[in-house]
Amino acid sequence: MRRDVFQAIADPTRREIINLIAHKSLNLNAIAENFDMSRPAISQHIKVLTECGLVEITQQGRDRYCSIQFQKLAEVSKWVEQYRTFWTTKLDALEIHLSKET
Amino acid sequence: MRRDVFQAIADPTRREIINLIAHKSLNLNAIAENFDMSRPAISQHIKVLTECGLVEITQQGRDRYCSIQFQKLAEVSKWVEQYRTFWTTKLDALEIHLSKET
DNA sequence: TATATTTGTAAGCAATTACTTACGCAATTA
DNA sequence: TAATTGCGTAAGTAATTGCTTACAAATATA
Repeated sequence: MRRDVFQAIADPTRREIINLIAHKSLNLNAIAENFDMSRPAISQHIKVLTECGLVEITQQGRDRYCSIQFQKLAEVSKWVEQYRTFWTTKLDALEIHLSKET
Repeated sequence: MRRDVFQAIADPTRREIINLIAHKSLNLNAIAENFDMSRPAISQHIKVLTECGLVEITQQGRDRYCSIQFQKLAEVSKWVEQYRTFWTTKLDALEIHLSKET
């Protein structure tokens, strides 16, 4: 089974989970409250996120707090940023083009 | 059917296609040559990429040249970069911590 | 100790994905 | 005009995904 960051962030629910716990670690129930979907469904999404290293779980009594591992998000950043030169170059060219017109 | 950039880049073959045509527009067969997979399979991947706006096709005789639409990649960049402050803050904290140790 | 709370996991299911082969069509070349 | 080239698409298939309900286990509370 392929389990990488790109596949993990492909699902909109999982991106929302990431957004929720980016600011504050939450336990599973607290996360699930935000969705119109069963708790096991959220549990399975969390599993995908932990398996690819995007989320880490800290057990505290019966609660399991989920927090983001930002280094993993940096992997995505690194991939997309390698193309930044391409699109900024094009934008620069467009700006030059526009400035010549005025 | 959901068809967004995140879902499109989830597949490793599609990410490789993006990489191939980032530097130079290529027609479908030229792209397919790089993969150990049938031409229709590549055609279907290209379809996903065009449907979400990541790739644009320019017909030229019987060739169809594929080129990246970098603005779409910028969407991914924008999403991931919103979390940059979080991970850089953490790294800064780590650096401060390390510098105090020495 | 009995009960409530937080959670993981199994089984089942419909939809989607990532391929394949087979075909047809349009543009080029011989 | 006939053959070749570049391509899209349909149909079929096995695997995966994203859910559900049902259940069990462990911790906390009454």
